[in-house]
Amino acid sequence: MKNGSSPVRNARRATSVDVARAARVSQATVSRAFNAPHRVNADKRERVYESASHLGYVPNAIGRSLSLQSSRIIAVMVPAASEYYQNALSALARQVIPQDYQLLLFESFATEHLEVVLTSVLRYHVDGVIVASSLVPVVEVQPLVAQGLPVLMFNQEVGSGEVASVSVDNEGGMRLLADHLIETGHRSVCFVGGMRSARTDQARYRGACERLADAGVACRYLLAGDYSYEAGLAAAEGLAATGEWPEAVMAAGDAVAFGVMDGLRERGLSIPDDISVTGFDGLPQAAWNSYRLTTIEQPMDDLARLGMETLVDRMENPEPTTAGHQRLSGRLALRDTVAERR
Amino acid sequence: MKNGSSPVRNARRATSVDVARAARVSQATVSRAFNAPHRVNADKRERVYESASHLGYVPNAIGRSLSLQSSRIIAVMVPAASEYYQNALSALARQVIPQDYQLLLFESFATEHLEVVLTSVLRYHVDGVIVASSLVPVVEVQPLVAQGLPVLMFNQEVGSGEVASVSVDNEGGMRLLADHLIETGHRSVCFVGGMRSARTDQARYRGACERLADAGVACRYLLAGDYSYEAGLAAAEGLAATGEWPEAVMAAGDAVAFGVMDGLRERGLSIPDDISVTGFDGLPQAAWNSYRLTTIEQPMDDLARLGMETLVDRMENPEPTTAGHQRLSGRLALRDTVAERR
DNA sequence: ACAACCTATGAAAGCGTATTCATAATACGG
DNA sequence: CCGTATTATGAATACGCTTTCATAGGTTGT
Repeated sequence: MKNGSSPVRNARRATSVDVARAARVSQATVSRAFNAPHRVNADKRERVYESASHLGYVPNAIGRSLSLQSSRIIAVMVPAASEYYQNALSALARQVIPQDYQLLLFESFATEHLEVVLTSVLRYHVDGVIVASSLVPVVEVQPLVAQGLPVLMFNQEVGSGEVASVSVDNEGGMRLLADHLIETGHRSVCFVGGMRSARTDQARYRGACERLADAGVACRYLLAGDYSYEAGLAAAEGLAATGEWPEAVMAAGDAVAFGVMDGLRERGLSIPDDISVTGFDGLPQAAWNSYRLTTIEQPMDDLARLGMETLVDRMENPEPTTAGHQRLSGRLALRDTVAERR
Repeated sequence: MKNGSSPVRNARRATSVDVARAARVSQATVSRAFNAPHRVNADKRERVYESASHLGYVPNAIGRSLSLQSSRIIAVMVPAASEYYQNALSALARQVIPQDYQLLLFESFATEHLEVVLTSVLRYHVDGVIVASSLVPVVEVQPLVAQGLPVLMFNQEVGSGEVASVSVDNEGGMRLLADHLIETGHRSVCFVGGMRSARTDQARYRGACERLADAGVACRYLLAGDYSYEAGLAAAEGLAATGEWPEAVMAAGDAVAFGVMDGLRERGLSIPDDISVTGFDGLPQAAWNSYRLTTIEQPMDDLARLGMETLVDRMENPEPTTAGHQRLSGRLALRDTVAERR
């Protein structure tokens, strides 16, 4: 045992052996009293419970994990600074409680350290991994898959059957928005993408593009750089630099849309009278009065529930019963940032 | 071993015994090669590393924890849906990496289940606990303290020396804002509180009140209900109902301030021309163009670093060297929601 | 050259739990 | 009333690791 860093403070926490001694039964009986009560006589069971509560005994999950070869811990890799993924994490955390698992957090923003993070995940012998990050491509998590770890990609579509994934229907959602813009008579739009590399970005652009092209609406692509407000602000500046305004801006994410809106307003443009703006994701702020953004709302709770169920299924059954990728439809939230053009 | 839920999928993960066999050394030597390399001859060490990487061996943290009586895991209880605490969590997650600890997440919104959550924390034999939630009073975590677990209250001042805590200087920050309002000539203000029960709320109100009273400025209290945008919106409605507008509104939190601003604007008021508004916390949105909120910015990264250092100190040293409560000053961010009244 | 010391290493114990295996005790059917 | 099935229980083992203890081999000092 390492010397300096061991917690010397209090008396040792009570163990099942202590409880066994106090209740004058064997340690095995204590274990059974907690995990299979019906296999223990009522009188002894009561004695065990009494001794346990008297000693303040709480079963040690570490010992349990070692014995069971299963930690009931799920690792979640998430860029903790991103608003979207914060909400995702929140939804996942709520889902995990009824399933009686715990989430071990791995900040995955610094993708340079990905090696280290993955090793760390392996180290803790988690039962499963949720990768909630558009920055971590599926090939990077192969080391985990190779070790037989069930992996769920959250908000990323994955082709292979080995890795499970759930996401909103990005392409379909964007089609909904595009249709709405077409119906309301827009003749030119600019798609403001987040990051070229993000799979979601590509799908969203594809969805928008196809539909607009079919309707003969001009669509150009502008790269914001990432999915932040600041990037949206910069995109508005880039838009201004070109000298001609499109009739609508389709942002790849709500945060970008907020930046675009504020950037345009700063330049004296009125939304939606001068330019329509759409978003994607359904962040809480999209409903705020200052924005009232027309956007696609991701069904976060459903995604989290479905994702957890899928992962748990794969953790508990050798033969997974769920499909590789599962896609949920987003809801078109019509608010006040798209106007009729006639 | 439980039957249905054990992961049967792949071949067993390699253990130190496997590596030992492959490298033709004892298991103890493998352990030493990884934890005290200088205590192993160079040739054997190399053999161990080679066998390890060949077998894809990663030390099992569970076994290690059991042996070391220390899991290098920190539990963090956090209301995952709150914007402020999401940012706090993010900052803590970044701090934890250099310290080589991991965060085990416990959603603490549903305070009814607090019992269950605390037991769960105990179960995992974490080395320390961070309570980041204004809804969990310090008395509630006594069960943890009683077991000798180092506890850090994040964003909550604690009197007792047993429990460590870090927070921004709520009272001082609010005084800064009050002074600013006084200097700019405001003669009446309304403080919009979040929750009566929150300690931070009380401190902030006290800070505002004192200063305003000294300057002879009228200050009334309006309860929003919680720290959300919606509560702010409702507060604006409540304000309108009274029929007379104060010259300034001091919101107990930024989110509330955004709601108040949008609520006031909805009623045709201009900010800051008709009413000044201040916030507290320094959420990212406070810098957005639509709000440009004058507020107190919490030094999140410093708080997280200090908090982690304090907790780690208490985890690793029987005799903590740090004071009970540590308070950091917030920065007055002067933006565009306060006007001169002359 | 011999005692006194290091150093490198393996064997073994221990961390807390779940489970298998053996055994004793009980119930049951005829 | 005896043989068999069932149930309750304890002893022992395994899970993967770190660390202590013992030992063999090597080094240094005189």
